[in-house]
Amino acid sequence: MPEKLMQEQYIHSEIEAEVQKYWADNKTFEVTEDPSKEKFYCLSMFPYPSGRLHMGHVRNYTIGDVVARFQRLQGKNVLQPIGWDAFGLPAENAAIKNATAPAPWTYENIDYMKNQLKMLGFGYDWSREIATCTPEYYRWEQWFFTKLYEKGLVYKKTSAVNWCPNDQTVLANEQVQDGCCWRCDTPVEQKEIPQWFIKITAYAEELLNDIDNLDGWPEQVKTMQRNWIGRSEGVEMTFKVKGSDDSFDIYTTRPDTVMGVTYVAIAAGHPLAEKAALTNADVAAFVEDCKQSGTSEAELATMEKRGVATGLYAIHPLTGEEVPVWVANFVLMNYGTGAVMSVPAHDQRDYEFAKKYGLALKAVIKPADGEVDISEAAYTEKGVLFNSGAFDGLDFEAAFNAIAKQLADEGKGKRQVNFRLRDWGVSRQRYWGAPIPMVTLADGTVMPTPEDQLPVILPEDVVMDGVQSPIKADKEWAKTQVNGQDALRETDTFDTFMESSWYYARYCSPKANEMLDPAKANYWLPVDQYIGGIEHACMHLLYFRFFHKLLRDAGLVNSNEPAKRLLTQGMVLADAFYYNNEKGARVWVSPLDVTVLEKDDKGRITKAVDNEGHELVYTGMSKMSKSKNNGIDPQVMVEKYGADTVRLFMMFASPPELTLEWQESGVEGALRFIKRLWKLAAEYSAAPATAPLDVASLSAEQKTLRRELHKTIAKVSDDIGRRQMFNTAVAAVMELMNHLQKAPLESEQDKALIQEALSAVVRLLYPIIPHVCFHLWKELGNTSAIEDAGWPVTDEAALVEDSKTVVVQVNGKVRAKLTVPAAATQAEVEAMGMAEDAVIKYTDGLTVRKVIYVPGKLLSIVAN
RNA sequence: GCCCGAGUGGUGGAAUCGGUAGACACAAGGGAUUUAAAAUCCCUCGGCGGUAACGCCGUGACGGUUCAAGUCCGUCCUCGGGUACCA
Repeated sequence: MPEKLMQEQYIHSEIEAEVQKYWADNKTFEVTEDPSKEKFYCLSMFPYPSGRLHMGHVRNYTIGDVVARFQRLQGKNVLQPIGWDAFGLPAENAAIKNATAPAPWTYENIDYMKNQLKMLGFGYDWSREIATCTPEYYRWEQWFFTKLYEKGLVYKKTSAVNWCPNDQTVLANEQVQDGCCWRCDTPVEQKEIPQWFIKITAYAEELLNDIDNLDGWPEQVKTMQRNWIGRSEGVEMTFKVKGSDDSFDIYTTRPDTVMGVTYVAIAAGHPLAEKAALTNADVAAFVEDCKQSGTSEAELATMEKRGVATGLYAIHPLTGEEVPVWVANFVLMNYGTGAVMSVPAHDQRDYEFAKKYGLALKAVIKPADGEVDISEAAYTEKGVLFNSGAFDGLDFEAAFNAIAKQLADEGKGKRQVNFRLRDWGVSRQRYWGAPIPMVTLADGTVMPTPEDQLPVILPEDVVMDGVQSPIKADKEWAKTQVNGQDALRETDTFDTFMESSWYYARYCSPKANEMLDPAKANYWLPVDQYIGGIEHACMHLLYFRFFHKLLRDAGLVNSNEPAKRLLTQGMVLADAFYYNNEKGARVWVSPLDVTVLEKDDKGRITKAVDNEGHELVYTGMSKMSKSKNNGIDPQVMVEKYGADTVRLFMMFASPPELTLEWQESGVEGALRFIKRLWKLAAEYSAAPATAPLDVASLSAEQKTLRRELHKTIAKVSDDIGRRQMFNTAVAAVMELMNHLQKAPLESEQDKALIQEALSAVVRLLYPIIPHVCFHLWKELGNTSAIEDAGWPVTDEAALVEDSKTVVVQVNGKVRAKLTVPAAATQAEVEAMGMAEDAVIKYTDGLTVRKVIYVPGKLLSIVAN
């Protein structure tokens, strides 16, 4: 029994601070390996410490916290860690802008954001916190890279980067805007520089095949990964260059069209193109021109398709015909062989290119039952060969086999499996990252940094000049001694995807004086639930899977995949408003500064004014962003409404995978609901039950209410545990609360029933609004903490219904509803249905042809 | 360009395996309470027609499968994510 009367008002600030202190003092969420308990590893993608938490973080971490607390109440040993993805480009930009260094900027952000996470009440094991920019973390990444090198999984090759010729610096794709440098607006060029690569393609087949075992991953993500890896079966063949010893390889997935080749196209970076450029000014100019662009796939794929003839001719490997060799900007050197065969009659891109440059077309495929028409467009379907000599009449598969065989027999080609996936380039010419642990000795030997010289420490006390990395600018930094020789360190740093590829494993033994402690890692891994944005579907989530296989093959973990279940959450949107200033430029105004709103009779915004009196244009909902100034600060919302309210709104407003629209009126609605729960608990605790619940003695109304309660327990358990539809879980509890509030609180059994219901509701909502539920759990007279309470159990007996509602359809339209005994047979329900006035009316004069009965639900009568 | 999603009342969304479209909220309107306001409580709330009973229409567009389609298939439109150096 509560010793004193419960406070009537819900005051979030008092409760939340008090409960958070309890969790911290009692180390409620610190865990160790316990073989006697089922483990559950719940992981949210760790944040980049950008300065302040944004709503996307809050959504991600609320979902994670709901799952973790739910599993905790299921009695599992739950690990929920957090850390910081602390290396990256924004720290360099901020350091330049604020005249500081990336390290202090980053550590200050971590401190600030850590407090914000605590304010939101997330149940993390803070003893496992890691920051990837510390040597204690990245030393093991450097060590592992040297092991990969020893295994032959690391190599160096030249590769193109975005180059600003004015700043003499490499630019990220993000720093290229409309083809120009974001700092100085100089047109960006491609530049080939030597870089380190990890052979992810050696694992392409396994990464692809194992997708089939990822039962707990969304189909959407699996499909994207399959397409990203892009396995194809085709034929590789060699074309000889007329009048020389040169030759080049091409790869095609359509060898059936090979008799229709009328030209071949090579990349500007192809050795043959470079050779032709030496003697052909047009080719030289074109090759140079092709460098005048960025390196992103979207840019390369959408630019105008252009080319130039090299004057060279290639010998068709089957016909011996001479076909012209063109250099084309759409052929990429870093994909495939850097050369393609062109069949304009059966490939739309080749078709347009041939039409543009007056190249020949030769149709060789036609539909099985007709003629082919290529007057308007290429015929790209698979069909039957013609115009193809000995191969005439063959279908795609037969032609594929016959042509592959002939090429192989003549030593001119072979069947080949290809992947779209490319090796992982991990070199970055930036400062704020883990130094790549490679050295070049005075004698030219390139080798990994010896283990006893690891970690290669990144100096933190630096000055950013805005252009060059401080460890490149300081010529002394690279100098070292290896094997008694002078040596130079690599000054490039790792791609930050390296750090985020193995942090999940480090959390299992965050302080180990080795990369990870296999016993601990194998207790916790694989991750049971991983949560993060869908934008990571291909890159991070593929590197993450790849690294796990590397860790496995190094004997550090014993599983094949890093995460059993994946949830990809949607973005957070908010209203966006702007006005045009005197210069006609758009000035975006924060939704929080919009003080006057007029709405039409449908509630749509028709007039908005900011607090300086500007009349605003309302542009609807868009992704919270700096550019539209529509970010809502989570901290402001937590201070105003409380963490529980913010969490409840986020979980209720939409299902986790869809976008979420931030609406403050919805937040107010969430607060109203918490107040209603509080009020009901206060009313009950003012006069609590003194007798136990006696199920057998309940009235019909009480039984109905109790059925609603147990239906809700079953639904919420399923919604959170299996479906991960937190919005419908909340809706179900709201519906139950609507019943409970209307229920009488007079007899002892009324009270006992409300006691049972409140005890369940508080635990059902605990994962979502833990502070308030922690508090109410005690108010309901429980002496132990809610974390140890266990999840409510559905009483199956309470769910049994005496009667059911059956819908009666005539020719697909609902015409009647029947209340039938739960045990009624089909014949009985049919008889009742046929006797309904509306059924008689709509079947009048017709013959019943068919009756379909879905037991206890639906009776469908077909008549004509 | 290519790959992957999404589109349902004024709004967010629900409908879980093809079986009553619109649960639960928000907004809006009306009422109660109040000196007044806030808060709270009650009622209405997809469209058209009808006093009503009820009828017809309705899930981005068009077509198809089915006794039955928001859900499955085909074509298209719009918006969003990714596109290998933002994380």
